[in-house]
Parts: sequence; C-alpha cells; structure tokens
Amino acid sequence: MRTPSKSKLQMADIARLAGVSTATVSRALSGSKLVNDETRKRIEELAGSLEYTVNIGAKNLRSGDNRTIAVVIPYQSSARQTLCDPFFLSMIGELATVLTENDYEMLLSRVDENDMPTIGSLYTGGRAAGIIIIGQWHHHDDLNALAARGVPMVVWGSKLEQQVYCTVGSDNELGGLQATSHLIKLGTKKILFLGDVELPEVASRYKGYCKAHKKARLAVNPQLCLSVSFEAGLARQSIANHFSEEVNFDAVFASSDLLAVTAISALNELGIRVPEDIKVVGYDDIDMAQHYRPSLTTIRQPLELAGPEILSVLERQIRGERVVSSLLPTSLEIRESSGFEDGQHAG
Amino acid sequence: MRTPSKSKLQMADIARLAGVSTATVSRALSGSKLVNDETRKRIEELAGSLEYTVNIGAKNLRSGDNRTIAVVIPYQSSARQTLCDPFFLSMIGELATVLTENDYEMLLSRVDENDMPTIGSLYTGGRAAGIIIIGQWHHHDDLNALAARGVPMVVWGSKLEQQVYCTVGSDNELGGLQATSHLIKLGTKKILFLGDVELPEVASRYKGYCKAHKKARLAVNPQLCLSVSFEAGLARQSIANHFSEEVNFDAVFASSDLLAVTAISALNELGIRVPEDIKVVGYDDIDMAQHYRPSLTTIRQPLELAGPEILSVLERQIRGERVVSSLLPTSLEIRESSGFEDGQHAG
DNA sequence: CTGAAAGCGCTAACAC
DNA sequence: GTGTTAGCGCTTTCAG
Repeated sequence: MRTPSKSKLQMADIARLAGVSTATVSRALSGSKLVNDETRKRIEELAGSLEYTVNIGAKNLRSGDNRTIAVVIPYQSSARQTLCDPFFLSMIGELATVLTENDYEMLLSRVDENDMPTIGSLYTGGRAAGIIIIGQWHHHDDLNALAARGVPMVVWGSKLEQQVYCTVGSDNELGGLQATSHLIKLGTKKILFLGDVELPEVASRYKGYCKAHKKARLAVNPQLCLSVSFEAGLARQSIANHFSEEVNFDAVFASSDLLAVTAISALNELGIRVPEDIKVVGYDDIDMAQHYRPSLTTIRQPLELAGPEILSVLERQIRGERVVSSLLPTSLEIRESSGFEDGQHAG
Repeated sequence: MRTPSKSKLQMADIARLAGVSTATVSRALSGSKLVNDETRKRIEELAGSLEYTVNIGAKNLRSGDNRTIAVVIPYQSSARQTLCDPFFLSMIGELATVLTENDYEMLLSRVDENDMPTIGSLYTGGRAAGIIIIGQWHHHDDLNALAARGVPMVVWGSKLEQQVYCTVGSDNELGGLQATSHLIKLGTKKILFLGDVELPEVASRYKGYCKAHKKARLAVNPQLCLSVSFEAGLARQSIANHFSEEVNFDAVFASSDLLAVTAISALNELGIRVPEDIKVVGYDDIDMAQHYRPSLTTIRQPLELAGPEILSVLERQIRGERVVSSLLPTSLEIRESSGFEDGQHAG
C-alpha cells in the first residue's frame, strides 16, 4: 500500500528550495528560537504554499514524543453488536473534543473482550502515549495486569478493592442512593432494581439502592433485583417476562436510561402506565431522557467533567506521577417518569 | 514527554535473547515464509512472554505502509457544541467497527470548520492512508480543493454538481420523496419542510419533497419551507416562533429525527397533538425514533451499509483507482407520528 | 545563527 | 534460512 501517487514532499525538498539545510527547516518549522527571522519566514512561506507538513511518524520516531491517546471500547464478540449505548457514544464525542482541544490525536479502537490483554501493545508498540478504556465491564483482572505492566491508562468505571489501575467515574453509589431515596420519598415501597449487578458500576448503584433503604429503615427485598444485560435487545425479553408474571412492585430504578426506556415500553404493552401506576427512574441522563415521553427522571453523570478529568489523570500518569482514582458527582434530574408533569429539572 | 519509565523493549533485545539477527526477528514476527519453523517458534514465544510488540511508527516509516484511516468530524467553533447528533455518533461507532474488522486503525479528529483546508496534512504528513469526512456541511469548496491535491478521501454526504471529491451517502432525494409521498397519501396538503436547505444533503431532501408534490400534481408553497439550523438548541426557538404565529400546515417533514422531536415538543407545548392534529415524519431513523412517544415515522439511512461502502470506496482510492460516488437506498419506516398506532415498521 | 552527521526502530535488498 | 547493510524522514547534538 505504498502511496501510488507522486511521492510526497519532504523536508529535504523544502530545504533545497529555500537554499538551507534540513536542520534549519526543522528548526524553523518547530518554532525554535535559533533561526534567523528572515530565514524562518522564507521557509514558512515555502512550506505553506507547497502545503508541506512534517511526517509525524518520523518525527515521533526520532524525538520519542507521542501525542496520540488510544481510546478503547471493549465489546463482546458473541453479541457483535454495533456500539449502541448513547452514553458511551456521547463519551466518545466528549473525549474527541477534549483531546483535540489539548492537541492530542485520538486513536479509537474497538476491541473484542477476548483481546483485552493485548491492548497494552498500543502503548508498548509506541502507538499511543496512554490508553483510555471506556467501561470496565468484566475486565477487572485484565486491567490490573495491564496496569501492573506500567501502561499509562485510565478506566472509565467504578473504583474497586484491590485495584492497581486507576479509574475515573461518577459516584455510582451516590447516584443509586439519590435515585432510590427520591422514589422512597415519593412514597413507593417496592422498588425494582434493574441491571447486571455483575458489572462493578452497576453493583455500586445497587449498593446505593440498599443504602437508601437502610436510611429509610426499609428492608431490602433481594427478589426485587432483576439482573438484566446492559444490552437493550436481550434486556427487553427478560423484562417483559418478569413483568408479565406478577407485578409486585410500585417503582423501577433502572441502571441505565436505555433500560428505563425498555422497561417503560414493556410496562405500557401490559397496559401499565408510567408514572401513574409505576414510577421509573433511569441512569445516565442521555439526550433521549428529556425527549422521551414520559420524560425520564434520571441520575445525571457529568459528561462535561469526565473528559477533562480523564485526560488530566492520564497526563499525570504519563509523566510518571502517582495518581488516585477520581469520583465525579452525580445529580438527580427530576422529570415526568417519577411523577412530575413538568419537564424542567428541579433536582 | 519521552517515556519516563524503563525504556521499552525493542527488536534488538529479542534478537539478542534469541541469538539471531533483527532481520530474522522481523521476518518471524511478520509471518514471512523464509524462516525456520523452530527459529520462528522460539522468537514468537520470546516475544509473547516478554510482551514485545513492534513499533508501528518505525515499521510504517520504513515500509511505507500505513493502515491508519483518519475520520474527520467538522464542527463550528462558534457553537462549540459537543458532538451531539445521534446519527453522526452512530456513524462513528459503525466506522470504528468496520475499520477494526478490516485491520485498520482509526484516528478520530474533530476539526474546526475554519481548519478544514488543513486536514489534508493528515495524509501528506503521513498520519493516515486516507480520510473519511463525516458530513459535507458548507465545505464543498474546501473538499474540492483537498481532492484536487490528490488526497484519498471519502465524504459522507450528497453528490453535487462540479464535484471533484467522492461521496458516499444515502439517496437524499429519494428519501425526501418517500417521506413526502407518504404524507400526501395520508391526505395532508400543506406539508411544512424543516431544515437548513443551504446544506447539500438537506437541499436534496427538499428536492425530493418538491418532486413528490409534482408527482401528486400539487403546487409547492415556498412559504412552507422553514430554514432552521441542524442544531437542536437554535432550532427549537425558531420552530416555536414559527408555530405560534400561525399554524397553516397539516404535516411536518423534518430533515432529521432530532428536528422532528424538537418540532413535536414545540407543537405539544402549543396544545397541538401529533399525529392527531399534525402528522410528522423525520429523517435518519436514529435509535430514539422507535422509543419516542409518539414513535417517529422516519426515513431510514442504512448505517450498516454505509460503513463498509465508505471503506471500500476509500480503499479503491488509496490504491489509485478511479472511483465514483455511491448512493445508498433509503426506506420509509412507518410509525405513530404519521398516524399509525403500531410501532412495527410497515414500509 | 547554520550545517554536517548520527541515529530513532524497523524492514528489505542483497549476499552467503 | 539467515546475517549484513542501507536507509525510511526527521531531530538533535556538536562544530563552526
């Protein structure tokens, strides 16, 4: 795949045209002070008009610098799902913005969950200065191994015990507490928790759910925890099955907005109204949450804080500093699905 | 930002440890046939256990190969909006999947629209083998200039007259025709078109809108074309203003689902019901379209075809072949917002 | 201030 | 089969 067209312009060409050496061109173009202003100007104009750009690969190789950050999105090969959760998609958009603004390039990789152990090669192979992993899923051990090898990395997820790697995430336990307390205050007693508690982030949300019960001196009924996949397709069936059996709850706390929406659809199909019959709270505050009918009461994860924080932590790690995991605040966005008529947030 | 930690393993280390030359290591690791099976095995095991990976930058530099594709998302610096349109977000996810599956790396760049002329440097600077640009917006001239310079590139958008560059896009005119014909068949006579007709893709959709009128021997009323920005925030105000003045239409064809949703909210706030009072058809078939209430009748763009087609066209271009722009079929997804009760597609 | 020369980590002729 | 050698395009000492 060698470039078939006319071979590209290189520094030597500019040097010849400007009547100087490549060293001078290099200096001029990298803003070094050790170049005569006139010479610099001539070179800059030449490079500009000829649309010459330095070869970044060669530059990196020689200088040892690297301003590329790899963003990894694990996926299950079994499901071969295309990336669909809007929250993760938004996260990618946010990261793209933040990295660009800070003069980094973003390498986006979807990797099969079975290949997780290999992603360190993005760093060891010199491809990227550091790695951002979106979602920790079931990869706790892989991630620990990676970190132990000294790969600069940040994981979007929950802080766990015995964790070598570093996470940035919203305070899932707080979020779970906020959501559940809100429902309890509204007078509901039997709150169904929806989500795959095998996932660390979801487990934390469930922990918050339990905490809220304790605070209100309510017992937690383990039967009210329905473990469904994060993936909407599979979840739908599972939810529908459960609901049709016996509706022994008066509220739902779903661990993602996608799940909340799926639940509401399933309920509606059974002739159950939200929020009149059953109140629902979601999680994430994706764009759809405001637009959906009923609009979704949900726990907002501060996406606009996440990008800068992730980068900041990663940068410190690249510099070799010791870093600690970071927790972002969540907030309750009250909308219609928990009983409010007004779509404005009031939380 | 030279790597602060222990310097990374390189090919020479593996060579020394295996008692061979770097050339042999290189051959063994790149699957060349010219190497003894035993030697290869020894080298592979060594590399595996030491977690060595070849430095891709150096490899590219030397071999002239490059399997990185740049994906560019233009944005308006004025708005400093974070990437929000779900359709583009999904497109990124789709591209990430397709590129990964084909063993490419994906470099994601958000670029300020003023910097569009500079994106060619991704190619000329050796950063990427080709460029995918998502959305042509107002950049027709910039894109033409880029293509004229011989940069391998594909633009997701509409085919225009006097176009040097190559596009892949859905058949916007057909989509506009399908949407409008559907509404006409339903008996509506005054269909408001919503969208920024300055944008090529939207212009094509409007062209289809006009064509549908012609087919049905209806006159096109230019007053029924409300030019609103693609961006939801700005659009909302504009739509609300228009609607409150005088509702002189009985249907809306919005050039994106986001716009459709915005329009429905605005109508609802005025006490106008969809689809009872006014029927609405959107465009894109984003995920939300099914979940929204009322669910959105919309024109589906075949995202799952887009990724492979874009890559295929780009690859041919990288190989130096001549390519033609490509048009993907659209389809009508009939749902509640145009008057159906049932969420199933019947298009 | 500028140039000559060495080499970043790797691959590809060319020898043997 | 394998080693030797020469660079890919650039930056950076080190002399001047």
